[in-house]
Amino acid sequence: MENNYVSHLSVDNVIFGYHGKEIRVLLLRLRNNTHWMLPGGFIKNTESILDAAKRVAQERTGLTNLYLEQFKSYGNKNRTKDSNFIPLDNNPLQFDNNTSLRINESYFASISFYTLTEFSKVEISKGEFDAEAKWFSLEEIPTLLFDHNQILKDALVALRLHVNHFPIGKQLLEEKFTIPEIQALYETILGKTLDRRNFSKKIINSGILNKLDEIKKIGAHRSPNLYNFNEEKYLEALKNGLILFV
Amino acid sequence: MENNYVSHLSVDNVIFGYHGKEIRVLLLRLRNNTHWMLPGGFIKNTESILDAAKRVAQERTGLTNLYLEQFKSYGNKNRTKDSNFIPLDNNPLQFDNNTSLRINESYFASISFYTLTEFSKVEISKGEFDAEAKWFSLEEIPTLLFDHNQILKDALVALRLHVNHFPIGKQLLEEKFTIPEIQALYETILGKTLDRRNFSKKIINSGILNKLDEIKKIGAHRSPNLYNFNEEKYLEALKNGLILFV
DNA sequence: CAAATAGTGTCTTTTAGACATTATTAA
DNA sequence: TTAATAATGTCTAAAAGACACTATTTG
Repeated sequence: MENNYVSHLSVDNVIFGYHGKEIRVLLLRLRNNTHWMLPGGFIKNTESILDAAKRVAQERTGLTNLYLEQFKSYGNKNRTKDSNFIPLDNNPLQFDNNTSLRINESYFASISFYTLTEFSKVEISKGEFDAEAKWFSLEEIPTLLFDHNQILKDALVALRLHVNHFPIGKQLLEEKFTIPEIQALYETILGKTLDRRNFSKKIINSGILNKLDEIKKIGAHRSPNLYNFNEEKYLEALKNGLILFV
Repeated sequence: MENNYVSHLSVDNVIFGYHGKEIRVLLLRLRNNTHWMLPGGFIKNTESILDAAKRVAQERTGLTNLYLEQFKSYGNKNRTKDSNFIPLDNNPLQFDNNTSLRINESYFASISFYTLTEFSKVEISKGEFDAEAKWFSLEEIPTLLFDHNQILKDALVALRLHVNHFPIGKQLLEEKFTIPEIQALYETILGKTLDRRNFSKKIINSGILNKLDEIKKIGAHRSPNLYNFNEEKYLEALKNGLILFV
């Protein structure tokens, strides 16, 4: 065993955050660097790829309990060569004593994951070697290091494809939520508006919601009814698929 | 550069073959081994992952021009430990002079691809270290080495998901084909029968076919009309998706 | 009562799905 | 003429999509 990490291999996480009617992406800026990047890291040779992705998310962003979904791997000779990348003197990517600045290895493959979380409810905490961690809206994504812009683009496609096939919301909405709230979630992710009446019909007919005997006070407006997810139906839809919007 | 191949990393190809009304998978048996495996190999540190997958397919099966689709990566400490695997004395997986029996490395990640081809029209030729290369029907898949049964299972799910979203046939049918032929293709891949009349309507309404002024002689039966793909519409459907069957 | 938002029903169009008869070919 | 296969149209049910009015809340 040469060291504790698997060489030539990393995981990168595209962490999408949802709140209000906005979707954002969590990016990091390494110390001394002007350019931003996806939170990524190496794989220990004792853990699975998925475990590595979870650990890396935790170490670099503080986020836990993410439902990471693998979508693609990237690899070619020069993908981690980038003149904008400024390595730190003291090996910023050194995660243990046996590991040197791995990113200078001649070949680097990244196994990439995406996830979707509620960004106002989670507290991000930058990792040891990061100068900054920040949520960016999709419109303000800067030029990222390496091929991370491409990875992010592919992740968004994968996310939207996923939403067309499976229910979402459990990790994104409050325990109890209103129909307008879950509609806003779908609209935000899909990037388009949906008819209120038709949305209602569909989501209610799908059976994944329980109508509660409660309303939510929203100020000087009619109070909307509260719903929660029908656990059983929701899990079933996760397994077998649920097509709400084509 | 330590050697010509990227350590800890391999590609595995799930090569589905279609012919008649059957779908098969191309498996290899390494010399001295009783168990079968997916055709896989290592990545040169000068090539992209996709290029590696193509080259590996060519070297180990003789197949070229495959449209390989990446679907998942697999990695954890013990995935290439398998008591059924019998390494050859003379390093069967040694692809060049600088590479040793890489599969004994402590950690191995596989980036997996699937493809679909016409198995009666392609000639397979086993690689240097393989005792046998053979098409297996899905019902007769034996216990494979490592986690290859799982990879194969996931590949089939990915393939069927793909077929639900995009047109297929260009690499699988003759240049000119009949409606019953393309229907058999869809039925085989989806693993279910489809109503002839409804299939006709859908595929023709989709616009991806050109009706030719020719028929195909099929013996003592009514001769079916021939069609080919409308290049433009087919490409557009590849880009934007085409949902024929949910 | 004004302003904001929630809730809901109907109509039309489109799509999906079930289903049976006629046409062609060659032995 | 028979056996095999191709081609095709109609009806019904379900789903998608467009669309507008009423209800509630608080200032």
